[in-house]
Amino acid sequence: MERHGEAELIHADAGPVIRGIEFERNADGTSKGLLTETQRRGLASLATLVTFPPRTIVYREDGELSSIFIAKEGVLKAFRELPSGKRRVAAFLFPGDMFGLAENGRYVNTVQTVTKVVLYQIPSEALAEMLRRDPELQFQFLCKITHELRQGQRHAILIARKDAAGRLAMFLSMLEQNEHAGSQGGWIQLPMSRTDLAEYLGLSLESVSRATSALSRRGIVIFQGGHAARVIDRARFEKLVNAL
Amino acid sequence: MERHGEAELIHADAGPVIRGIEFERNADGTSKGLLTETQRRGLASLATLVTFPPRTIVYREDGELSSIFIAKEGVLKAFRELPSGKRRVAAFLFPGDMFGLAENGRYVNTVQTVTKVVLYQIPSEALAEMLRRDPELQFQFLCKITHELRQGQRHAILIARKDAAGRLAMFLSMLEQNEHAGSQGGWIQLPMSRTDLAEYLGLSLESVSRATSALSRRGIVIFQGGHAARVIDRARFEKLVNAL
DNA sequence: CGTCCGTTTGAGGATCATCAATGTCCGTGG
DNA sequence: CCACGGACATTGATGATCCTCAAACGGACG
Repeated sequence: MERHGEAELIHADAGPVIRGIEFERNADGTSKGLLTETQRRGLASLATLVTFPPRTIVYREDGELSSIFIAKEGVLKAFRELPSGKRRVAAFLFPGDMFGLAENGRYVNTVQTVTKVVLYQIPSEALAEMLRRDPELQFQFLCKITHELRQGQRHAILIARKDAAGRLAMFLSMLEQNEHAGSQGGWIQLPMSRTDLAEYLGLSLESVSRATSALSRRGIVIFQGGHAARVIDRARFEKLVNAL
Repeated sequence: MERHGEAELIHADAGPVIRGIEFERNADGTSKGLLTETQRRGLASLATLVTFPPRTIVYREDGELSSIFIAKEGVLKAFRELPSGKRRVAAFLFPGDMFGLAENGRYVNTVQTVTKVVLYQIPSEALAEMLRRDPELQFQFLCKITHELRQGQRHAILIARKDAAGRLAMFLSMLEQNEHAGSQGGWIQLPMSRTDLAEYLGLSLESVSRATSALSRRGIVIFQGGHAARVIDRARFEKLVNAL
């Protein structure tokens, strides 16, 4: 595993927060879905805090599994290299997202930073050990993975759309609903490049560009500096998102 | 939840087998990844064996979570209904596949049988309870879900292809590699209809038909009765599968 | 101020969706 | 036994959309 970023060891930290969703609720309606303070601390005791600059590979596909990561700050992308050399971005990763679960001891995606990131790095054996000892914690992981499974399915639905503008609108909508993607004051942050976007949406770079132009020209969304977007015609935006 | 099939209670059964993949291996190279006899029996004690005829809804999206299922025999499809009324098939389910994991207490997909099926039905509370008590078993579930996550990503890659014939070839290749999909003697079983296929591949029904014709005409695959396929030019088939 | 990288815009060709018609299989009923 | 009907699948023609190739544009940085 290559690592160009310097790693710093910090244990005096609030600890990892995993974006889990509840599998069920208690009778009183409170959620069982979040980590307890104890669990957070337990994870923190296993974790090393590492920092990577933008555009850095965290690990490569087929690389040997060594650690699991949880994003603390910043944005990353998980992608696969296709035989032709093209890339398909499977997911963008935001704070609270977990990644690095492998298959047959090897990572299946390559993960690269988009912005500067701070990650919790947890040795996989230690994590596996802890999960075996703490079923409740493991249950949260199960919920988390299940949620990612849904995300993947939504991604497939998005890609199945034929209209580029609709795909883009759907993606913006997903970002907007992700409270960790960093949309502020109605502005949706787009830290990734047009190429990253194209590889996620399954479009060519030019089509993405034309799609942004189209949304802009039709007065549905405005873009600023290429890395922020704002919905200005909510009704038509939602109509476009649901037009499939 | 509707149920048109008659349910039979059988406990004198080998018990559920979940297609899991190993998360890691023991030092001696043996797999930790499969259910122990004890775990199988434990699951079996919770499970009811139910049978459904073809084209039957097992549960609907947004339906209240009640049970988790594991396919024992037969093929099913999991899909979502889109606002336009179109459907997108998220996955086909084969023996050993688990389904019914919900979000916020509601199913996210509708699951319908394709052929006659036999399912293990496990009440979700009982299962959750058992998972909390048996971390090793839960670990297998975690592995299983992780594997399904990969499948979903592969699905997204498939759908991102522009050429219909390539998508179909890729799907056939996936079926071929799935030892539970029932390919025998080089013949790949296709129990689902062309419409099901189209909804999985993100194509129109007609395009699927044209894709099968193209593969047939080019001498790469032959189809029989519309529900079985056989690769006759392996080299060109693989080339097509990897041409993306 | 010039270069480099990322983005935008334009023109032409390829592919799929749609609409419509025809063809095939299979169970039903005369 | 054969004719009919319906569900499913195939084939054809047309239009819309995206991809590719290509060129121009813009900002960041030395």
